[in-house]
Amino acid sequence: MGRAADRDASLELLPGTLDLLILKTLAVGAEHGYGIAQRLKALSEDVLQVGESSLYPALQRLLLKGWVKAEWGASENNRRARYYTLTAAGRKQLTAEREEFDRLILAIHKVLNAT
Amino acid sequence: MGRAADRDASLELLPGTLDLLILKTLAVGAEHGYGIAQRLKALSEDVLQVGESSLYPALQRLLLKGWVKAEWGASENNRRARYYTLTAAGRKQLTAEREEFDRLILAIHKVLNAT
DNA sequence: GCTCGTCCCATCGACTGTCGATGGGAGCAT
DNA sequence: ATGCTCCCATCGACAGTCGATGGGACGAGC
Repeated sequence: MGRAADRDASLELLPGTLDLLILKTLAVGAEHGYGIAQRLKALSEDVLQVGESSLYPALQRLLLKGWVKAEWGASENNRRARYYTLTAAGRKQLTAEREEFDRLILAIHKVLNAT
Repeated sequence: MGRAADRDASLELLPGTLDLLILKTLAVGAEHGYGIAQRLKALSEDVLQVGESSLYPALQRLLLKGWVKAEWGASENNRRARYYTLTAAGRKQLTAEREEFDRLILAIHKVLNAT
């Protein structure tokens, strides 16, 4: 069990990317905060470690902008949980942010691979 | 004339990436602040627009950490200019940041391309 | 029936990094 | 002499993330 898994831990993500990652995660299906953090960690193979103190402010933002909506319910473990769902506007936003992200990454790569 | 060239302008880069971009730019050869900004703009085909007010604080940082050194000289246009050069430590740092960056981008892509 | 671990919510304060606005000086062309 | 481009730099505002912190409710084991 004690795998090399828990390496040095603590990896910050590029600021400004969190919204995009959350939107993408929710595009798969409704999920609660705690679950979003886990999905991100799992999908990124432990590279992305999003703390809940980063997550909740971000979710508030997304709620305010109308990109996600929230409703209380029960989790699989029968606990009180707030499920977040992508709205139509959120889906559009996801596409837009994704394009913008790709655009930036491409530009950065051009610089990074220059002679 | 009014070409599609000067599109909407104003494109912010991923915060935290600026240091890396500067280091990379200087790896090509010594350059002064103004020149760095131009190189970045050119190499990225106008996508990356680094303002000087972002650049100079960053350069101060790099100086303080000993990753670059600076010396006054004259520019090609015969103007007073401060030339920044990568130090040995800076070169190591560039490699490290590059790896870290790739690592993060890879992780983010995993999330973004998930089902 | 208690206790403890896990799940799940949320806020606050500190800090870092970027940007817009601003200011200035020195060369060169008209 | 006027003004344009080059090149320096700082300051204040602002956004976004993180660490620390706190709490409630379920389920398992004693």
